[in-house]
Order: sequence, then C-alpha cells, then structure tokens
Amino acid sequence: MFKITSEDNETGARTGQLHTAHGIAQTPFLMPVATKMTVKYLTQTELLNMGVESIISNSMILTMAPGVEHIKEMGGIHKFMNFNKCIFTDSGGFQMQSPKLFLSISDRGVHFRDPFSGKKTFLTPEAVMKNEIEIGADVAMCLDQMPHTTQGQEDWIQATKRTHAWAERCKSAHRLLEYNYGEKQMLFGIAQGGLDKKLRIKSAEFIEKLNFDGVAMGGLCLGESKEAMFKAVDYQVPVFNKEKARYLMGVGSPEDILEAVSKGVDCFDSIYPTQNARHCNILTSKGTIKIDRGKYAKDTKPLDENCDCEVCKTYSRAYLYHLIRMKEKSVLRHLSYHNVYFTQKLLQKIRVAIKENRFKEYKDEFLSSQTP
RNA sequence: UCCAUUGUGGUGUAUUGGUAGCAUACCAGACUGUGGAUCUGGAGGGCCGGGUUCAAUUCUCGGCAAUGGAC
Repeated sequence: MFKITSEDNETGARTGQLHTAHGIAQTPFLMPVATKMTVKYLTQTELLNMGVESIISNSMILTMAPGVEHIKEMGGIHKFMNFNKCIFTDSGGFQMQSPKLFLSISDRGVHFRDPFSGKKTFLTPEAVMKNEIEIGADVAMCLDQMPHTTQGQEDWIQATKRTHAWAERCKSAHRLLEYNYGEKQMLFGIAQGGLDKKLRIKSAEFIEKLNFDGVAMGGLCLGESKEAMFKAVDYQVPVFNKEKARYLMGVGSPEDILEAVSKGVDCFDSIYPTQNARHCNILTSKGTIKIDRGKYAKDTKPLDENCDCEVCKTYSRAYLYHLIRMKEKSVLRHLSYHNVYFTQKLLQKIRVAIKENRFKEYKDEFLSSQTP
C-alpha cells in the first residue's frame, strides 16, 4: 500500500509511505542494488544505520544461484541475508541487455545462459512471478522487455507490445500464486515505450489499467540525452494514478534524482553510488571528485567536508588515495560506504524539503553547489 | 681480479642497417533495473663516447653499469 503524506506546491514532488510486509519505506527513496543479496562491500547493519529502508535484488540471478529452493530452505530472502526491511526483486528484464546472459527471446519467454552452471534456462512471465514470490520479496517486478533507447521505433513498438502482454500474464499468474500460497506480495508493472511520445503514453495507460500496486518506468537512462529521458517521464507520470507509487528504474545520479522527484517520482534504484565508488568517483556536496587522482596524494581533508559519515569522520583523502594505490580492497568498502551514505542523506534531505514546502529551493541550492 | 651475458619509455618486454611496437604504471574522459570489469583518448624510450655507412637503436671498438660464474 502506498500513502502520500505531503505534496510540494511548487513542483510535482511528494513524500509518501510504502507500506510493505517488512516495514514502511519513506518515499522518495533510492534503493541500493543487491543483485546477489549483498550491496557490494557493505554490511546489512551499515545499511540500516544509514537509514536504508529498501533494497533491490534480482530474482533471475538468484534463481541461477543459489536457487529458489535454496533460499526457501534458508527461510526466505529476508532471513537468509538477514535484512528485515523492504526488499524488491527485479525480474531479469534488464539482463536481456547483457550479451553474456541473454540468448534469445520470443513471445513465450526468454532464454538466458546461466553463467554459474553454463546451462540454458528459460524464463516466462509465469515462472518469474513464481520465483519472486517464493524468494519472498516484498515487491515483485513484472518481466518486461526493455528496448534500448538507441534502437529504433520498430524495436520500441515490438518490445512495448510484448511487455504489455507479459504484464497481463504476470498479473494473472501473480493473482493465482497469491491465492495458492495464501500470501500477499506487491507487484509493480513496468511501462516502456522507448523515446516515442505516443508509445510512452500508450504504455503508461496500458500498465495503469492493469492496476498494479505500483508503476515503474523502464528502459530509460541508457545513454539517451537527459532531455529525452525526462520527456519520457513527463509523458508517463500524468497518466498514472496519483495514488500509486511511481518508480523510475535505474536512476541514478543526484542530479537525475532531484529532477525526477520534482516530476513526481517516488522510487529509484541504481548502482550509481556503489559502482562509482568502486571506480573512485566520489559524490560530495561540491560535486563528484575522482579520488584516485594524484592531486589527492597529500590532501588531508575528508572526502566531503560537509559529510558526517563514518568514513569522512575517520579518514583523509590522502589515506584513501594511498589505499587505492596499494590496491587494498578495504578502500572499496570505505568509498562505497560514503557514496551510499551520501545518497541516502540526499534523499532524506529531499523528503524534509518537500514536507517543508521548499523542495525547489533545496534542489536549486544543491545543483548550484555541484561545482568541484 | 678474470670470464661470460645483457644494456630500448617509470617498470617488464618485442622488432629492426631506413617511421622503434606491446603490456603495465601514469594523465584525462566514459560508466545510472551491478563484473571489482571494460572501453576511449593522451604523454613518455634506444647507457655514454668513438668508428664503418648516404643512414646506426641495430654492425664494430672503448668506457660505464647490471646479472651470472670463476678466483
């Protein structure tokens, strides 16, 4: 269940609560990605201490390893990984972009190569729904076909059409599974449409009509221009029922999140903070810095002078730079910690700003300070 | 002290009597429903001195240095 708790009167931003089987997640939120049941380099305790209320894993990857049966035997995903907050699971739709995993697709489903066993596996919308409910996710995502933004109109039409057919199949399979298992689980639909206005609107309408527990916008932030991406969001958001949680998949960067929130988006997931941390790109209140550069070798300041995270309170840029040069793995944890902390803090500030009706002001203030 | 071998970017290595390649490290970009990876640019070199030659990093002589061996 989703409940709006406040609305900004200058922008489309709003705060809300996503009520799940494992607590309430305050929106807008950004989910750290835990594809293999771990947010790379961070502990569950650290996530809780940062105020993370929801993470996202990946049912397709988990189906391959360690397997759905195994997770069930271990008491479900929450117990197994010992994270008692909200957990989303993605469907595997995005993995069709991975040449290493993706084999072929038809209306029936998708063939993937299991990288752990080398075997061919076949995923249908029905199978994905079963996997997600058996894993024990709080929020399941529909299986979609994600056309790449660099593909053309024909591909967008084709993929969107298939996404719609699969959304219907997911919906009815899910209803039946809930009945058979006697369990409740939220299910989010995903709208596609490439970069085409009509197709985006049509897709949003189709997904909206199926009355999911939440609606997602997929297939964006894949190299298209920011302008094109936010246009797609602009087309789709007004189509969705205002009372439903809106989820922009794969976003993102602080800038993108602020923009999307102002357009009324409630949920995000992204590897941006963690992957950039591993690549030594550090998010700070003054913009992104590349901490592996020689100019930080003797910099005694913390990563971000305005950050009160454990890493910033403890270590200097110079020390972290040294660990990077020495290829000490521990530094990946420190950098990941800071970046995730930074983004979680950002979302907290966004929520407060919306509640105090000064989101626009906060957004402008943040963006103007991003000049490293 | 003698003998042998070898001296090419910071490091490790190719090739060649006629434009000196590669890897890594370095500098700079990219990265948004996770490969830590990968990709794309950039800068950087013939131990020193003589000889042969139109031309030497290459052939030759000497010096210096390194490594191995002998005493």
